[in-house]
Amino acid sequence: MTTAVLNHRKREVLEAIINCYNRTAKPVSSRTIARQYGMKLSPATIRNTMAQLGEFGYLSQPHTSAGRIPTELGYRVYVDNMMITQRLSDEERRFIRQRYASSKLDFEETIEQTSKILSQISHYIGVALSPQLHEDILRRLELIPLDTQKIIVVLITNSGLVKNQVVSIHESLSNADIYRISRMLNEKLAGLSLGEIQQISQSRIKLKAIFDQDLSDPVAILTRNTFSLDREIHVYLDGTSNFFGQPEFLEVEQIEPLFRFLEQKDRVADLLSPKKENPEIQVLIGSENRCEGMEMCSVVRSTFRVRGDLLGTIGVIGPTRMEYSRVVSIVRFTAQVIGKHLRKAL
Amino acid sequence: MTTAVLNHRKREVLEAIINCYNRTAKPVSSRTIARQYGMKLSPATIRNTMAQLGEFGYLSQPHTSAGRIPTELGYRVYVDNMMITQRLSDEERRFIRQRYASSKLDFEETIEQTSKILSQISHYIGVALSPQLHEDILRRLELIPLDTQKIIVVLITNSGLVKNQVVSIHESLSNADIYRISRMLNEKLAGLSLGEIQQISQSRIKLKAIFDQDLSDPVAILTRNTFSLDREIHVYLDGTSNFFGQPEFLEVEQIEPLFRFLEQKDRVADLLSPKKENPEIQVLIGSENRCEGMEMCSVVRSTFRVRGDLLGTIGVIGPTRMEYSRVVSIVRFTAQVIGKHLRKAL
DNA sequence: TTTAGCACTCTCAAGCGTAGAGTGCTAACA
DNA sequence: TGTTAGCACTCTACGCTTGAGAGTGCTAAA
Repeated sequence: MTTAVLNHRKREVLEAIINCYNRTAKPVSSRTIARQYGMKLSPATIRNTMAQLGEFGYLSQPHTSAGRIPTELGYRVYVDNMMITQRLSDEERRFIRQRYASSKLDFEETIEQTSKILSQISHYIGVALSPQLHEDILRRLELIPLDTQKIIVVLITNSGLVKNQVVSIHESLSNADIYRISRMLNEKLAGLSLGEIQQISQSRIKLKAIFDQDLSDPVAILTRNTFSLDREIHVYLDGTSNFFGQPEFLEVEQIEPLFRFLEQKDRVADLLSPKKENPEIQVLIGSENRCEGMEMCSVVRSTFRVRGDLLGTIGVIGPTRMEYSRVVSIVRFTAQVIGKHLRKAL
Repeated sequence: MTTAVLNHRKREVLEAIINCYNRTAKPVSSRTIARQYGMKLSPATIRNTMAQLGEFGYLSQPHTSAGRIPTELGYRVYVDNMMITQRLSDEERRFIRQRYASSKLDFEETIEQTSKILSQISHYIGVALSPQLHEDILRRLELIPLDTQKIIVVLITNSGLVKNQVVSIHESLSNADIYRISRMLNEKLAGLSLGEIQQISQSRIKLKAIFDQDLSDPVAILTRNTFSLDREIHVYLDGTSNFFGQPEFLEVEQIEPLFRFLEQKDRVADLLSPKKENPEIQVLIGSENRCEGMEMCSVVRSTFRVRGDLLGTIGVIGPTRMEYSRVVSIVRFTAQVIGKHLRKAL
């Protein structure tokens, strides 16, 4: 469908219907719009306009003699061309800033906080993903012997992340051994991304190439086990019960698939993860998100960065009938603040 | 109400009603029981028995001409006196063991796995709490300088937990300083519980008493910030959407309060946390758990231990109409296995 | 002590009719 | 040509009634 050019009136009517439907979740009648319009036009005229918007596919009717509701396409046009994202109120900005200021500098905790903040201020579902580690650069690692058979590996990355991992080895190492291994690992691996290191550590050949020698077993085990941090993306969700208040989710049949989806954390992570083309803020409307259970929902997502390295993703999940402009402002601002906050930890 | 002594028939009828109601979630009629009884008694006789059980408060009727459903008191009597906890099937035991065997030895990850395992095998909600750190004994700590202003503190406890924390200090320390501080902290604090250390670190006087000297600021900051691990209890929930299948939660009005409750992780933690009197397994039925939103649910909880130190709590949340005997077996067995699994990490 | 019989109660689903909301169309109007 | 009033039509939502079915409590007999 080619994008139809909308004249002034059509735009106004579409916007009015979207606004009204956002508030009531009920089909909007021509009379409602006419009244809201300031009595300049009669319901009959509005009806004509609505019929045209219906032909474009921007509006639909639940049944012949009902009012109109915006279609996904209607929302898409609104979001892309008509929406004005207003600045968040000073109060809201203060709220968000304060919540971060009073939280610890810990990475995971900050992410978890973010999902809470997003849900509390948007009244929808707040989502925050812990950083994808693949692109993060290893700054340094430290080995701490735990006992003769176990070593704690502490990873420190450029983005300020500190992770530890207990690795079991099968032969006991002297302190001198450990010191030597530690120096070697740092020398060869620091500066590489964790993703690169993971690839290297999974291949004996690559390991040999990097280290200029056949590695002793302990070192191979150490690297292999330490850098298999693959599925470590944590997904923090908050505000799921906000959906119970939404009129279109009053029936269990509607809310059940959504909750079933939300429980599959890996799918939620996929949904939120940014795609190739990467504008600051992305909005996925209704079935655009291609997730079973999310048909009646939309996603507003953004990434936040620290020092320019790609780091994490945040977003809000709400009903398709969502206050897009408000939510976009919230997500954008929060992404800025979380970035600043985490930079302090560096 | 004094506990009425039940004769053989009353026990059998109560048990039959509980079993039947567990399966159907519908009021159980006298005829149903009579049939199930093997035709030895007529419905009329069963009705008399049911009337008596009703007088004891063990059964109730939704309305005059409906069948009976067990009351909370009825379930209590059943759980305390009549329930036979059968051994889990070999298949189920294997399933649980395998899931642990194939997971990493990481502490948090094991706990998270546990909630999933519990929900998958019980078909209710699985809950697992990460250990309360207060009683855990500090084995050792290591300091890793991150830059001139920040130090990573790595804590190693007796139960195998490894935690790291970035602490900012306001003056820069030489490597020799750090080594000295590290030795001092280990000498004085290793062997104490994290709870004790937290108390000490919050009082300048106690700090002075322990260390025999006025501490330099960096050390005080280090201890204070490292051991404020207070609200670090993580709550892992899985299988919440299993409740959508339950007949008594078909209406949003019933499921909403439950989900609102489950979103308050701190309350869920309180609910699961073991009380003073501490039998191996505890069962809280319906309103016994005193949680808004949990009126129609029961909790089966247990603690798991590693090396005798109190560690974590696991449990299952299901509808009051729950297969108590099965769930008790599941929780008991899982608590054993998780304990063994974590002991490997030591 | 147990049981058959019976009157009584309550739920649930189906069918029916009405009020109300909202549309589309047509014809008149500016 | 764009706008509007009027009107017939459609669909929903709600309340009312009705009848079938399930299950009980009570009584009197076995």
